[in-house]
Amino acid sequence: MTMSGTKEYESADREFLAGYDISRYDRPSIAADIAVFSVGRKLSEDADYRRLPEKTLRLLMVRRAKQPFCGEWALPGGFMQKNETIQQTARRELKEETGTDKAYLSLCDVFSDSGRDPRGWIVSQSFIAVLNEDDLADGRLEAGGDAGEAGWFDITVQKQAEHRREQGNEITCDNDYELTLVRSVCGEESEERITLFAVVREHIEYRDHHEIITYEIVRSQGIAFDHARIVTGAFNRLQRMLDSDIRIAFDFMPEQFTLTDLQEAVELISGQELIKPNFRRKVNEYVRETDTQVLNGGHRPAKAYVRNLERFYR
Amino acid sequence: MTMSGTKEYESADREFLAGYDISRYDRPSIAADIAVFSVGRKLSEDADYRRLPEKTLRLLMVRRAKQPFCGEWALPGGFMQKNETIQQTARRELKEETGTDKAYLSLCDVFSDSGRDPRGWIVSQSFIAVLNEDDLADGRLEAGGDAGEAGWFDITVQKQAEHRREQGNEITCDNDYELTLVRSVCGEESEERITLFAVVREHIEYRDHHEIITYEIVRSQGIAFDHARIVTGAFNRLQRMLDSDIRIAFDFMPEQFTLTDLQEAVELISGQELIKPNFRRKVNEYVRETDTQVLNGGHRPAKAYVRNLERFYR
DNA sequence: TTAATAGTGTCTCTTAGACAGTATTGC
DNA sequence: GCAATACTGTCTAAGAGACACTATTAA
Repeated sequence: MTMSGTKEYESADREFLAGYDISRYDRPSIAADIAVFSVGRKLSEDADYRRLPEKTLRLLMVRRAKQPFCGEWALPGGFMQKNETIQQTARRELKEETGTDKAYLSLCDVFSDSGRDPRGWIVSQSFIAVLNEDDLADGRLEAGGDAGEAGWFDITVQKQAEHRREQGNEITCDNDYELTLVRSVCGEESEERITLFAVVREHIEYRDHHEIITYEIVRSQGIAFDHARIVTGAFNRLQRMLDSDIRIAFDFMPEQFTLTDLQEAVELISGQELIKPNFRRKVNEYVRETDTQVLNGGHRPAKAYVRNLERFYR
Repeated sequence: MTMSGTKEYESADREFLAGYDISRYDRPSIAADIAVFSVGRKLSEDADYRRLPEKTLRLLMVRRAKQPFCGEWALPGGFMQKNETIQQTARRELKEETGTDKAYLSLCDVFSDSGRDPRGWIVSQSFIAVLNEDDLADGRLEAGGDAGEAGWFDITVQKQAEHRREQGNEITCDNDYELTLVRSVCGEESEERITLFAVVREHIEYRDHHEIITYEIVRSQGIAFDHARIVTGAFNRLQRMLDSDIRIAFDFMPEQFTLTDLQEAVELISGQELIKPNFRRKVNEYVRETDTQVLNGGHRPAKAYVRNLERFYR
């Protein structure tokens, strides 16, 4: 890790620091909680030999093997340790849980309400991670450490009600999101279908031309801590990120991919259907055609594409 | 503040929590550091009665009255206290320093390298705040608490060198930014011209199609802690925010403003000149004309505009 | 009148959206 | 041939960029 680069301290500073005891102050713990997204195929039984398997947006969750919320599902994550940055914490936990660190990872939000964690004063730095099926496949989900069982859930976030109140100069807007997580049964015969559910309220307050946004849990079933709101916030942010730069979609793709794969990933995140020729025109600058063909069923094979690095690294 | 909404704990949880002592673990302190931006007029002496005063982008800094870095300039900020969120910390400190809380405020980044603060393990949550001249004017800069003197600095961030190395699958890119802060002499006769200066290196690493960005201080003159890199990161982010949504520019404006004012704010942040008719077309949906006229000198008076709230609150 | 800013009209070029049409595969 | 996906061409509408032009003010 790079040094922060603060310069050497002057003698007055040194003197002061000798008498400075940071442990006098009350301090929180910091945890990194990671919303790991990926795109997976749905194993549908109605096998039309022609039709491509349906895709789903998936989120990685970990079953808690410890108190509190023992048995419920939580985001992968853990506490920041001394001598690491919170980004390193997130990467470490991500690798422990997924077996790979080939993932997009970026800061998302901070949750620091007192009372959000029954164990005490714990601040959660949330991250968004995106990884592709291939890197996951060889890493496999190794239930490392105290993590217990880990598994992918099909995630849907639906905006329900929107309540808006205007009071003179102040506008308040409550958006309710229904978060549903359904366990993706990954080829295992255990036919148990785990469903987690939550309602999260996004509270937007406009005052003096400025907005304050908070997330509040209305209902949460089977999801540990306040992770339902962290997930909802992460999903909303992922949508906005995709909106402002389509390149995040490529992080869901392995080295080689078809343009249909890429388009489906975008559609899953944005929740909107796109018109193929327009989509292809849009991503054209970011991809390079290969000679490889991908045969997928009783229809014309697709060309495999790779990233056009020139356009990514700029 | 809204509750985090975690549900009531089961009995197993209660039992566990009774024996749980969070103080066993080593914990950091968390501070909120706020990059407060605004747009101000430059008091130029060459008084052409016609010409509008030049505008500058300004950043609020606080002279440290305490060790460490006593006498140097730092971002306004302070430690998170129990029973407040980090966002509340930021708002509290902002109000202490500027006298107003009518400001845009949003999370920017986290800096958590061990060694970034000589006092010990201190994590900095950085925020971006934007406020307008009018709210500042009546709030005035009240040097509250342990803050010492506070003042506005004209800020310029210039990208210098860009060093790029490709090594097989890995691409490394170092961007050097020159940060210059010049004290805006706010009508006072004290003609001392304080100049702070730093070089911050943005280190971008592309590996496995994913990027890791870190900021490192190469040189820092008169700026406390690692705040030079926090400022550089905040400025870069402000630019990107403006790029993806022009509405952030309105936070620099008071209730009423002219379109030229707004355009100048955008130009200052983006560093690019814009063509007037195109700019007006772009912001047209966000503004409403008023009857008020603004007389500014020996030229045609400008119409005052207000925000078209319909387009902001959506 | 002059030199400054305020504001409008319009031409062009680029981009986004929609749709029609062709190509290729396994059965 | 059929039904699925893969891929291309083109028309149209909307938006971005550039520039020329008019309007209004204080000295």
